[in-house]
Amino acid sequence: MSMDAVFKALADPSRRQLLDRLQARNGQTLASLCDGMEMSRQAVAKHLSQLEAANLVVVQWHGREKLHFLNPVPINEIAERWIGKYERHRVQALHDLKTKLEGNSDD
Amino acid sequence: MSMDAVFKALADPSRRQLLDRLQARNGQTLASLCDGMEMSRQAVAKHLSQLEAANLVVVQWHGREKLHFLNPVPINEIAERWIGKYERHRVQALHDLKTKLEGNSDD
DNA sequence: ACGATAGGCAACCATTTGGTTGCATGTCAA
DNA sequence: TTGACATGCAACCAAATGGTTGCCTATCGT
Repeated sequence: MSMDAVFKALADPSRRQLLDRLQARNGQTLASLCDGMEMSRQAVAKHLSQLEAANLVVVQWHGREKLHFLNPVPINEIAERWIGKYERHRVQALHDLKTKLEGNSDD
Repeated sequence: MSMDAVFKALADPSRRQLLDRLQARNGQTLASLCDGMEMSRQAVAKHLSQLEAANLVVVQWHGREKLHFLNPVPINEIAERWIGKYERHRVQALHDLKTKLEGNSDD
């Protein structure tokens, strides 16, 4: 729910890789997500639980199998609510940069 | 330059706050960025240097003053290259979620 | 020239983080 | 029912992280 959890979840390359793999094939089990990852099953499980906590991954139990699904909503919210805020001022910010950096030709 | 550095830089709330403050008023000094932050000057300086390393902040020396400018480019790249990738499959992913979660009405 | 101002560097510290191993639990299949 | 499979829980560990303090350097104003 909190945006901070989403940012922190996205900060780790292994977790982004897990999201990538879910995007490539949605609804994978923990075991399935493990192979190719150079770490123990428990390490992967910890990463997945952080992704769950950030609501980036949603889970569906099916017997003894835990299927993991990518939830694109939080990423979309970051795009719209956070990045959008910077996007609005992007041209002005770039202008500031150019002005300040080019203004002093003696550096 | 690396996208990982950008993600990690964005993972800390204090650093996001610094970006917010630069967005509100671009080209501030370290001292100026310090007040309101509940930490030492050195702590803020460390955060700023991480933002610099991620190229999210660009710096311009002016005498003894170091002016900090927001660089919107890396955020924009994340929006386009990374979030865009998920955006493309967003409808499908949401469909997957709905299907799987609604399909089992007995949970 | 000198004090005050703006910032940098380095050592140190506590907590968090990413990982491990060992063991326990629940479910499927023969 | 029994063994194998899929996962969870907890203790533990090393390294990274976010913060501190103390001191040093450089520049501005008087």
